[in-house]
Amino acid sequence: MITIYDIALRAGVSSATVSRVINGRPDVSRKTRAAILAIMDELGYRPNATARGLAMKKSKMIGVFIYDHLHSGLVHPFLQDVLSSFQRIVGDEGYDLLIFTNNSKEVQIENQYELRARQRDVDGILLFGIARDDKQLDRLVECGIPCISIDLDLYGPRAGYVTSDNVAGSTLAVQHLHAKGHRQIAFIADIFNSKPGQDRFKGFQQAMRSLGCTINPNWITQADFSESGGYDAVTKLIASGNMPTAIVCASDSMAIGAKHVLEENGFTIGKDISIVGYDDISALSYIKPGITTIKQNRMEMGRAAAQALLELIDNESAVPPILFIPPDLVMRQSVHDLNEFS
Amino acid sequence: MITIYDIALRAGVSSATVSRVINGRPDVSRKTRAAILAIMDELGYRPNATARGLAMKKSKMIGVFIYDHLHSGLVHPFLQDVLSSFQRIVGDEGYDLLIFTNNSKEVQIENQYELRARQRDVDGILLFGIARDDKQLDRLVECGIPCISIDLDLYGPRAGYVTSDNVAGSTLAVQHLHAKGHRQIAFIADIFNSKPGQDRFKGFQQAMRSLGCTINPNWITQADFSESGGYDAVTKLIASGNMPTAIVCASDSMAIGAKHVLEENGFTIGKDISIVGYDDISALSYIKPGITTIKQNRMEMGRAAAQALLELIDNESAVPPILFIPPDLVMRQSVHDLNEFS
DNA sequence: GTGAAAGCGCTAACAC
DNA sequence: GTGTTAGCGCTTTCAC
Repeated sequence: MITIYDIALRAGVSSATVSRVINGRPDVSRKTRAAILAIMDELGYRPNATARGLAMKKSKMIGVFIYDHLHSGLVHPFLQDVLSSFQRIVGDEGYDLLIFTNNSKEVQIENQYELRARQRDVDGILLFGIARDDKQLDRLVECGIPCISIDLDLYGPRAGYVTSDNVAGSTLAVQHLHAKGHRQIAFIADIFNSKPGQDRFKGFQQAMRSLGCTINPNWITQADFSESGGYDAVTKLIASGNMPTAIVCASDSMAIGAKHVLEENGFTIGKDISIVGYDDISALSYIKPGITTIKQNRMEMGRAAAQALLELIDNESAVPPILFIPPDLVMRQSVHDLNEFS
Repeated sequence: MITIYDIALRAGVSSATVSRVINGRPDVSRKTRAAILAIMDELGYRPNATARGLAMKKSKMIGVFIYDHLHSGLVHPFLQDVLSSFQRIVGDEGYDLLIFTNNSKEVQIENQYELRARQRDVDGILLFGIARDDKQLDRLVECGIPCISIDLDLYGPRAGYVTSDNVAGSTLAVQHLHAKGHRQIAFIADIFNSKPGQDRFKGFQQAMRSLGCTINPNWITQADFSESGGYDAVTKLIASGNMPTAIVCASDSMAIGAKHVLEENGFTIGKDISIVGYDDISALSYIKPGITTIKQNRMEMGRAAAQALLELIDNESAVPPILFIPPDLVMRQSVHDLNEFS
């Protein structure tokens, strides 16, 4: 391994001077700087991050905790997109990502987050898919390491979060339907009462009210976010004999299930009945006719999280932000324009 | 920060003894070990990984290079599954993952992989989605850092790879069709000639030959792995007026496209014509009737990569393996059993 | 502008 | 069994 001393020797200077050059300090003469730079280049020198970390107590690494539960229909499918844009932003500032792994052998002691973050000297932390009732969070949040989480409300002196604006999302859905002439709208909610699920329902209610539409309690159902859940929910709706003109689903999977029953019962999607999903999962692009849906702005979430975290790291007195990222309406063919007949 | 000296002081021993305890050395008396352990526990002490890394020249980190190109229909969708099982295995051995970010500001100099790996002192490297014509690979492979890549043939004194056995995959598809009485089988190949694409075609050819089926050149087409590619390819097939009894597609997207044209032309999938896809993308589970496909064993790929890498790290003289992970046949409803009528 | 030297937290001979 | 000490590669005062 080639060190700072090798460079110093070749350049006929001390290691301190080389260090100054590495760190772009101004107090080095043009000549020596140029000479040192040339030698570093020639030898393909790279400062060792570990040694630097020890000396500076900074690692130029962002620690990432991902709670890797399968079947987390909501957050999991987006990890890749969010992380990809996050990585791009922090990468430009010289940070690499340290993904903390779960050691299944080790006892799950408390304060795991804080201890492991300290152990690796990470400069900041990104939390992803962490459950809100996680006991270990408290100490992490209070320990002073800059911290941003995705879709989890995290409050602390140096901790904030970014989330997709789920209220705005279903508002979009309702407004779109309303503009197309729909007034009788059903909603299939999340039976688990997850935060995003709650917010999506909240947005539906608010939007309906502010547009002057009455909410028919019989048209509010709950399902388990899955295809079969949506299938069953709409089965009951059909059995009730009292159909709305449109159905907003809290997830695309449920929308797909809804579509299946409806078609089996002779409804033509986008004509006899309208559907709006939520998430724009990849499967949706393969389904005919296309289902209109609400798409979370995943890239933007990653970008926002990265910038917020960088700000917290760079600026000791930055106030931790709470960021709501507005989603987009993706129009396909599942919404019928009732105005055509008015 | 609480250090080894704090522990030593409290325990009335030297830092060396504490270090011995940390590293589980046998040459410490039961009494002092217990005392030290108790104090470490009480103070919530965690050895600093950076300092350790500097002293031992090992970081207990696996470096991960992911080439994050969008539209890489083949490798990208599996990253999460593969990485998730990889992480679990190496995590149990105390390794965390260091994801190298792409600094868009920095000039893309040569040997980037090696330099960055050295800079961070990673103990081993996982490559994912890296293009095989990447110039920087050569030096990395020769520099002696243990290295395993996914779906990229990497050869070196300490470098091997794991890949899904694509030849075996399409062999599975053909054997299944053959068992169901099919002899006239078409194949939609990858127009880009990617390695997986080539192998899938190769497996098709071999299987057909060894089962004594003749390959009709008119039934071999190429498409761009996409839905529309499959659509167009089968459109031509139909236009030719000479239909096979089954179609094997080198990707699920193409299979879905094929299904669409076929249905539009009055064919009933799984009755008039049979289809087999490849990959088992998530969208497939939403499509009716279900398309039979070949599923890569993603978890197993991650597991195998992890174990191979750990072996290379632990055992100086381990020979770098090349591992083919056999995929599975996922049976749905798109294959017709011709034997029912014989 | 540049150098000498101490120190970051830990490991690993080598002594006793 | 345990302590002493010299690094690991870099940064950073403090002199000059």
